[in-house]
Order: sequence, then structure tokens, then C-alpha cells
Amino acid sequence: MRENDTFPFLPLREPTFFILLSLFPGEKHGYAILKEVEQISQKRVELSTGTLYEALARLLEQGLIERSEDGRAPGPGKPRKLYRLTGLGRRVVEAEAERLAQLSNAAHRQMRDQRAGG
Amino acid sequence: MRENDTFPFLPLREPTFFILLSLFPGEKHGYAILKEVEQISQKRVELSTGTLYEALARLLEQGLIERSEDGRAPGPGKPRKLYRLTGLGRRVVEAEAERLAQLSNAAHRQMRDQRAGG
DNA sequence: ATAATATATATAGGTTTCCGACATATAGGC
DNA sequence: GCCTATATGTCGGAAACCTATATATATTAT
Repeated sequence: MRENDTFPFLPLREPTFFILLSLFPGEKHGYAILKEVEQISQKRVELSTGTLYEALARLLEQGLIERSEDGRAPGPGKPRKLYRLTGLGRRVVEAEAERLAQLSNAAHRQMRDQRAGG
Repeated sequence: MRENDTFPFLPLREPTFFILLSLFPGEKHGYAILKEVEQISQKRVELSTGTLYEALARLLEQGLIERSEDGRAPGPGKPRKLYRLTGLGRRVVEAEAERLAQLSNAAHRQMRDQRAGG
């Protein structure tokens, strides 16, 4: 089957979700992910490198991301390693976004119903 | 201060969020929480009793919930223990719901921008 | 009567994921 | 040379979850 292959991966925790989300537009290396996550979360999430690189190893093993060619762009630091979403990884991000939307709706429904006195 | 006292509790994990959310309309005992969470999550979340009672102990200690009078209502099972949200607990649920809404928006924005070719 | 079921609370052991601290390596500016 | 920014990685501990197990009580079926 293919509709439900995202199920065992959900829910994602916040850092993992942001890492995958940062790869949605295209491939990136670890440090670039770190900076992008700060940006798209408006500084609300600042990953530690421990969280980042352990997550990348895990996501590789789970088949949600894969390595692409190393961009040896001139610049400081150790050699970069580029990562991109797999098809499965893309479906997992989309499924998690959908879960979050439903959860948010369920929450506001529950809080509204209370105020109405139901 | 009082605006930011919810910060150290966020993000909540899914089971904890649903437990607090189930208490929003009013006090409940543990087993009732278990059933309510199944209902408001449309069976997507089924708490184990381990998760539930450990979470209740933790939330009590953190001051997000408190005990109310034991309703010794006639019925089967061990004596019930009733719990309700504290003021802090209520603010935490609301802050988490707000965080989820923003996270959901950020996610859809990121996925949409990609499709637009940015 | 008694056996089975649904209700109700609780603890123990193991796993996953995260976080903070530390370690290593490279390039450019002062 | 030294500092800073870039870049990857490991280690130990903590938080929260899950599965399994244990206990207790009332109702229902046999």
C-alpha cells in the first residue's frame, strides 16, 4: 500500500518537522538547514548541532531523506554534505502538516464549545 | 511577569496536549479523560494508562492541573480522582493551540512557496 | 454463586528524541 | 598568529512515551 506508509512516522517532534520542512524547496547541507529553521520559525526554534546531525542520520536510515552530490563550494568549514527529501519524506512532511492543521482545528473547536456552554 | 509563563512548557507532546484539552470544558477523572481523548481525536489517539497516569502526576507537580473533590459516584472500579485545569494550565493549552496554528501556517507557506517556484 | 467484562488507578522497564557540552576542521579578516 | 564564522560530529543525561503487568470494584451473563 502507499496511502498509509506515512503513519508510523507521525507525529514528528518539532525539530524533526522543521528539518524536513526546510528541505521542501530543495537540497541543503546541515548548517544551511540550521539557519533556515531559525528563519522559517522566526527564531522560535534554534537547533543544537547535536539535535541536527543525529536527526539527519536517523532520517537517512529511515529513508525520509537521501544524500545528493556534495557541493564543494569554496568557503570555510568542513566539506559540506547535501541532503534532499525522498518521495516518502515528502509525503511524511505533507501528512504531518495535515495532522497539525486538524489538531489545531480540533483544539479551537474544543475551546470554543466550552465558551458556548455546551 | 505573566505573559510568558507558558514558554517553558512548550511544545507539548500530543498525548499531553490532548489530556489538557480534554479538561478544558471541566473537571474529569483519569478514565474519563482516556475516553474523551479518543473521541475528540476521532480515535486517532488512544492513550495507554501508563502515559495517562504518569502525565497526570507530572502535570500536578508542574501546577498545570489540580485535584478537585473526589466524586464518589456509584459505579465500578477503584475510587475516582477528579482533576481540573489551573489558570496556568489553561494558559498553556491556549498557548499551545496558538503555536500549532502558527506552525501549521508556516508549514503551508513553506510548501506553497516551493510550488510557486521561489 | 461465580465467571467474564467494563471500569478505574498505578508501577516498572525499555525506547526514542532531544538538549547541552565538547571535539574537530577550514577559510578569511585583523 | 588569533579570532570569528562556517561546518560536521560524538557523548551523556533527561523527558516523555509505550508495552506489559498488577490491583480493585461493580455490573452482567451463565
